[in-house]
Amino acid sequence: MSTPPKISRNPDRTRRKLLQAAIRLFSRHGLHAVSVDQVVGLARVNKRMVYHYFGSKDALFEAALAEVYKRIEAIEFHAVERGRSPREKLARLLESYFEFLDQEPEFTRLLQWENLEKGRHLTKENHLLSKNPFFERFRAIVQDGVAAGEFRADVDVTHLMIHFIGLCFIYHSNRFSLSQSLDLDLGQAKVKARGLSQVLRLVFEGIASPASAAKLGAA
Amino acid sequence: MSTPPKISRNPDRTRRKLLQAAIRLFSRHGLHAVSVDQVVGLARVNKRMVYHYFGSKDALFEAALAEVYKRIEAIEFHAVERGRSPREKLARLLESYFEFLDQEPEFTRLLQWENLEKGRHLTKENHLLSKNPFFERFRAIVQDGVAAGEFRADVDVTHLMIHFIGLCFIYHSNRFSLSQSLDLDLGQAKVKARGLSQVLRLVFEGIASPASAAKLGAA
DNA sequence: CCGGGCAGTAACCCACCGGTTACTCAGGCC
DNA sequence: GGCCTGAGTAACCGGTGGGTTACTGCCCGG
Repeated sequence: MSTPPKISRNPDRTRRKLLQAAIRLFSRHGLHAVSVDQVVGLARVNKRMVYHYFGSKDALFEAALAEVYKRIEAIEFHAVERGRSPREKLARLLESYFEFLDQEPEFTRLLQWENLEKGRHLTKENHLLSKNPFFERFRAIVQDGVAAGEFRADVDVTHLMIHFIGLCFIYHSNRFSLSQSLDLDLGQAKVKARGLSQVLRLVFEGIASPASAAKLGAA
Repeated sequence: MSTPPKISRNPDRTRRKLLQAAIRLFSRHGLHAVSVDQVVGLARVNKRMVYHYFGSKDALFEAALAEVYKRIEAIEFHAVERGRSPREKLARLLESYFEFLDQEPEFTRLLQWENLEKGRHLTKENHLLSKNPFFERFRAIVQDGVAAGEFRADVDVTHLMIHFIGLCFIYHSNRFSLSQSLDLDLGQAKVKARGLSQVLRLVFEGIASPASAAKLGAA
């Protein structure tokens, strides 16, 4: 074996365990509600190692954020390519993103904590600016759709992207207050499913070109 | 004078000062990043008073949340009634809400902290479930619009409300990560203004009935 | 086979945490 | 005018916070 199987000295493993514990705890409770002692307790690693590998609690949070952010790149967009038109492709892409947020609460929540901290940990040159496959596919598909006459020529792709992200995030970001105010549990699978279908409906009716809208209206 | 102007003993004033300081600090930094000492320091009040008036740090947070939540009720919706059609009224209402979020960051942020804490402080019987004028006007106007044939008969009012709130919130909740990823400062007034106009566009095209859509398309 | 750098440990630092004690005193009521 | 309740104060509590010190010993290059 290239790497020894059982070890008392294993830098990679220790680093990974710290990162994993940090992601879990910080995403659930936020940076300030979690102590370094709790992180190392969960990771079963000596406290000193946090400072050895990361330097500070803040830097550990930053590393955790960068780590979950990479998960976007792992979304499998192969279903998207099966769409036979820009409209179908966009629908698949949006479904993938909605699903992603739902299945990766560590990403969703960590990103929200970070935004509430005004992006303190992402202002530096970390990976968030690097090419995001979702953004790139989104832009390309919408442009194709406009070229094909399916979408309005005057759609603002950037704001449309923001809006779509907003339509997905709201089910998580304001889940508890909305659930209480509307007396409808947004955590239920069927509520989320209906939410997604209504989002798609709104978006597609909202950006359809007059010509394709007439077709949809007739159907 | 009914109330003496300078005082060493003034329950209302002390309570209000604590609440005000709590709202300011908790909305900016979150519950766990703010100490009771910081709150009483800003309020210039003795620490013991927090426990005298509220009982605990958590209860103080809860009171702060309830306080800002009441601000929704203070939104002036008079502009809404000037709309000459459901469509125009809805546009005014949406504008008011978007403005409200923008001008009341203490509300917006406190609500987000609370949702990340899974609604711990709003599960109890506080005012959040009580009638919310925005929700009520929204529902009524959409129903009028459907009856008047301006909006599709099959719009889901509840999800539409969620979606609209999501479209507004995203400009605040993910402001920093989106600004960095898109290389576009979402804090700028003109970006927000364009965002709002695009939101309205998306929503109205998205819920227009085929008949009224044809009219809009022709315009 | 041995020397040095790096992974890992235990114990410690002290400022500050949320919360409490024990107290003073202001002022409305009879 | 005395008294009782509640507003207000200062000092204090044990525990825990992020971060550090001083150390051990593994393992790889020579």
